[in-house]
Amino acid sequence: METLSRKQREISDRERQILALARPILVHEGYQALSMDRLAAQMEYAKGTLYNHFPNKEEIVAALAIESLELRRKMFERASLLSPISRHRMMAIGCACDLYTQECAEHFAVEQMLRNSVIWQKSSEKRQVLIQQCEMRAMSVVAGVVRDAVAAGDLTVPEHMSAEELVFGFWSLTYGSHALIASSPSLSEVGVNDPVRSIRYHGWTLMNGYQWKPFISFDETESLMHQLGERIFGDEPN
Amino acid sequence: METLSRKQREISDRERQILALARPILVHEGYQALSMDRLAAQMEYAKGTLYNHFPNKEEIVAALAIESLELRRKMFERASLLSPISRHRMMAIGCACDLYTQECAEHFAVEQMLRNSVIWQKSSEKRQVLIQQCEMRAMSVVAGVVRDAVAAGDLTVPEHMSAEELVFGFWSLTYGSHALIASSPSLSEVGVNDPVRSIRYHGWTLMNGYQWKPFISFDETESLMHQLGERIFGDEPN
DNA sequence: CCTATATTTTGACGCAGCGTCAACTTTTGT
DNA sequence: ACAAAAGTTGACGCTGCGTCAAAATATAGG
Repeated sequence: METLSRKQREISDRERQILALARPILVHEGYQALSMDRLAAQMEYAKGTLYNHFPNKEEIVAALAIESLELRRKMFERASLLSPISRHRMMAIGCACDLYTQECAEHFAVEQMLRNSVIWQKSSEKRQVLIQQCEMRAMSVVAGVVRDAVAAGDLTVPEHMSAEELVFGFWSLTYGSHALIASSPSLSEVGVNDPVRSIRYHGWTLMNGYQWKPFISFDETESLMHQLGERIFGDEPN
Repeated sequence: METLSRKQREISDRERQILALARPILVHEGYQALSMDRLAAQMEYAKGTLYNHFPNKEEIVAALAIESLELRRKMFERASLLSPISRHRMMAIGCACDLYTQECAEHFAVEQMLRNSVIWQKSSEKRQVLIQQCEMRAMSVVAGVVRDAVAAGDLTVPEHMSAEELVFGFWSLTYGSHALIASSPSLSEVGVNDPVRSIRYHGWTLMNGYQWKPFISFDETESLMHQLGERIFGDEPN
């Protein structure tokens, strides 16, 4: 009984070992560089053993992506609790996005890979459901902030638009900018010198467009976001 | 001399043949499905001959992406000329984006592939420059509209922000939304039912945030954009 | 402790796809 | 007509994925 559980612990540990080993390869050398043979060699296990844990290479990437999505969701939740003022809470979430893509660039990179068809298609139903749930929970955190703002009278969501659709605008803005920053060959060549600051400004302007109260000047926004940012990685950086 | 040019025509025709054959495979069956062996077989040429035209598979994708970027740039240019009113011109460009991703979904899909590291890295310097130029020209069309708006007194670009950085906001918003629509597993599951309309609304709100004159109601915006859309594919749908 | 059964590990193997290159064919120039 | 240049070919080497029968190890009963 004891030996069984020891063996089983050994096996489940190995799953985390595989992921821990795979992540840096994936992040620093790209999807191509991650090969099952190489992974097996570095693990000092045979390739077949890897395939006992993951049915194919894509599942490994998907598993890593889930870890990353979880991290982002946690950051969102933390961020959304940093203030009682709805507009500040939304700003904190924006701040979390910035931090996530900058300080946890590896995680963002892995998340991006998941969006590239092949991996998504080949990953198991089970994991696809997990991923969707993760996205839904992140969305509901932000939509919750919007609903609270409406309830508090800070914001009016246009009729025929759901809270989620309002969130979708901010999501597109921040996601789009970070995706472009990561993938557009030399943004500065086309005249965009400080894309992150620009997007904070656009986000601020969009909030103003929706007349999200209380109004704050952009300078105040900047310093407030800086403060909020410091509090997002609180006790546990994980 | 005549035979030479016949031969040379034959060769340069083949390049277009390759691309024409590759595109549907790439679009409908994905990057994985596009193999050099298969392409050679369908071309009824030996694989080596393909490699006389393109040094590797990635270059073929890059070449296709350039065609797509060119199409988008042309649509932008057309769109930007449809009205004398700066705000309408910007709306027309937004409309061009929507049309591009919807009616020319294959092109958008190929463009997306280029953003996924591997292809970009392995494509030749020459093509990388071409791609950058294409992006720059598209950007300068839109930035031109912004500058005209400023000159006409319709718009004030915030100090410390360039026209390009202002464009970057709209670019992020539309690019982000289309990327999410294409890649996010079931947006409607998370509560976003009409993402395209939502983004048009967000774009409209962002313009209002920048007080881009003349103000138009959203309903007017919708019908105007519909009209503009019909005029973007004018004489030559290419 | 031994043996039978279940579980886990292994790595050689089949297969597919990329890119190469020496041999072969066609075109060009004289 | 012939030699040199240009173009074409497909077999080959290599890498990487995923499989599976055989070997190793663990579990359980006597």
